[in-house]
Amino acid sequence: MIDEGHGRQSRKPWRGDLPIATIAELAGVSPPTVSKVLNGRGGVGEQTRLRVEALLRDHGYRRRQASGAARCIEVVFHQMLPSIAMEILRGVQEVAGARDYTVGFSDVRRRILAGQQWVEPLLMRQPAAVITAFSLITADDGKRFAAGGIPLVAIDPTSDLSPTPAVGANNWSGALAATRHLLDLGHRRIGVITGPVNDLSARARLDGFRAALDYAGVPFDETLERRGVFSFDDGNELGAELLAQDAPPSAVVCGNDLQALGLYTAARARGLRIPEDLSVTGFDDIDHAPWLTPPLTTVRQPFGEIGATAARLALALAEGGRLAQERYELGTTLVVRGSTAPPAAR
Amino acid sequence: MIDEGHGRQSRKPWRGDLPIATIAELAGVSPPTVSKVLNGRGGVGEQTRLRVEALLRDHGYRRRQASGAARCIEVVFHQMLPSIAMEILRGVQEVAGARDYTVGFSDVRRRILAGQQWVEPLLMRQPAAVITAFSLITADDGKRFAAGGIPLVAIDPTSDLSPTPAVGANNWSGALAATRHLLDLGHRRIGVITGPVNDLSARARLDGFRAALDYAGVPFDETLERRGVFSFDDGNELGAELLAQDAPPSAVVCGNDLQALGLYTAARARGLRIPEDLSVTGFDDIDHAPWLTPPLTTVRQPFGEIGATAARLALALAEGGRLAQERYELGTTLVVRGSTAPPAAR
DNA sequence: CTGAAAGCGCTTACAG
DNA sequence: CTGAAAGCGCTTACAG
Repeated sequence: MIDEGHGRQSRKPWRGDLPIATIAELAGVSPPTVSKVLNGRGGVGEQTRLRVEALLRDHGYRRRQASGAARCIEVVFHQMLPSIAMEILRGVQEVAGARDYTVGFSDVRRRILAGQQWVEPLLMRQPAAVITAFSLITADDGKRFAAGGIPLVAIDPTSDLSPTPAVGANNWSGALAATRHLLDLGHRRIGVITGPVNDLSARARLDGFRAALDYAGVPFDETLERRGVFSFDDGNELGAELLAQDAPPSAVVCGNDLQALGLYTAARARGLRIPEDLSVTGFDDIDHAPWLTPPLTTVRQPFGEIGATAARLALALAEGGRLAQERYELGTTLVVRGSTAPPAAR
Repeated sequence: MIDEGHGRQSRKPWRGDLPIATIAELAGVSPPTVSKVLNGRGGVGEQTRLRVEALLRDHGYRRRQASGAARCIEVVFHQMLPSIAMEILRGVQEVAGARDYTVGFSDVRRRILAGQQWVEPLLMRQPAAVITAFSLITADDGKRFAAGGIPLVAIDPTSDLSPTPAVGANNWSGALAATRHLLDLGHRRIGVITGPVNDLSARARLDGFRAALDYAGVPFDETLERRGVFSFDDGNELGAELLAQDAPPSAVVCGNDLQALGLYTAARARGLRIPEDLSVTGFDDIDHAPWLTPPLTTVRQPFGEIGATAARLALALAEGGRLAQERYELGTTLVVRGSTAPPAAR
């Protein structure tokens, strides 16, 4: 996987996956003719040129790099949960490595906190493409990349910045599935802790939650909704609020796994057992989720696949291609573990 | 379209500012010899190699990648916990980024599982230096890097491969501190779950644990030791064994946080409360440690600083420097949280 | 426009 | 360890 295409022992001295002599044979012309096409020289008939160009492209011959441009895709993070960032990076690397691109990593949190530029230094390094895995991109940033001629792909952007291709997970269906799972178990008083609802993803999850209740004919009780910022403290503090109510929920849908972790703590502080007294669902499926006590029922985001998809788009753009669509949404999966169970009989 | 913009410029087909035939003449050797040096192959005398290398450098031959020599440090992982890998990467990036180097990432687990080469593809990309963050490096691998002229720095290598500079944490003192903390709380029956003891780090931790007992005059009970492989299952299964004994330990020192996580599960399965009935310490301080219920008392490895140090060494080597020492050991810190308490009165 | 032939720079296989 | 010779992939110069 990673880097395949490198497995061969001896490096082939040609640029594509076939020598030009073979390309020539396939095109029914002589090697010199292919050479002329490859180097943009004149003296080749229009039909011949088109035929040869198609073959060259099919066999991995790309326009030669502008001098100084690196065969590198840079992935930019901003304060992302390390385990998630890593999974994304891995997905990017799988795709990029196979095509002989290096994957660059940087975290711009400090730069941004310090009020520094983060776009310029990136453009200066002349990567083949940039993937951002955080939400703070402004339309202005997008323009800078465009001006620098460097393709940009955004993973899970906060807002809808039309010109930048985006990759994310289907948050709405994920939250719908988690909520349905709780409804199926028999829960009727279901709380929800959301992320910042002007985030696209947080909003989509909240909407999925509400839709599930609607479909099931369960009225939505506003006193069971709390808004946080996708943090552990949300789960702990807002969770404690929910549990302290006169009619507390028997289950809570959390906006992400970190909030669920916080809710574990809040529940324990009240002497509630999970899942016997309280069912909890998360969102993300961070790597430790199966190892929590109890293991967390959550909605898996396919971060590796998200990274891989972003890399495919980025490479396509870097090599002069166009995209079929501007927004790619990958499926989420409900992973049922030990933190959900039927509500206690009352 | 392919290769546009190169038609007019008559590009010389060689990489430096003189063809290798001329370099050969200047060095008083034959072209094949220069070719061998250029490609890091064997079969060239030491004197000859040095003379040719100097000439190549003088005439603009950067190992491969003529233009824009890859200002890139590549970090190679192998099945490392994502959150740890990310912290290391961040440390590397901080140092490398400040010097305008890109940080490349790759994970060679699948390659190795598939029995493929992982060194060659890396050498092919000609990074300025390589940092390995896993243990499987053989002396042979080290030689390959040396032959390719690419500096190599190892993070936490399993074995003592003398020629490769290594960076790690002080595992012995860390385990000593954790064990002392439990002794200070009043524990006397302290169990231990170790990693594979032919790992340098696992062995050092076990030794630190034993040293603390010795200093405190507490005899070491072999029935309280279990050996695992640094996994969650170790903590769960070996932990269950320990707890099932007639005289179970009142505290357990785990070889890493993952094992501690497993032990949480094993304790819960027996109805034991942490820390009331059982104290647990981990090692690493993974990012979720403060968010577990209860928050985990553990020994923090300064992964960010380890990465940063490795990057400093790598850059020093890449720029032709020499190192003052071959092995760098950074300090660990005991972080006391909620999983340790005095033993229950009996 | 096209390609046989010659040429170029580098690498490989092998004999010394 | 070393290099003469053969080879390889591509390009160039030129004849048709």
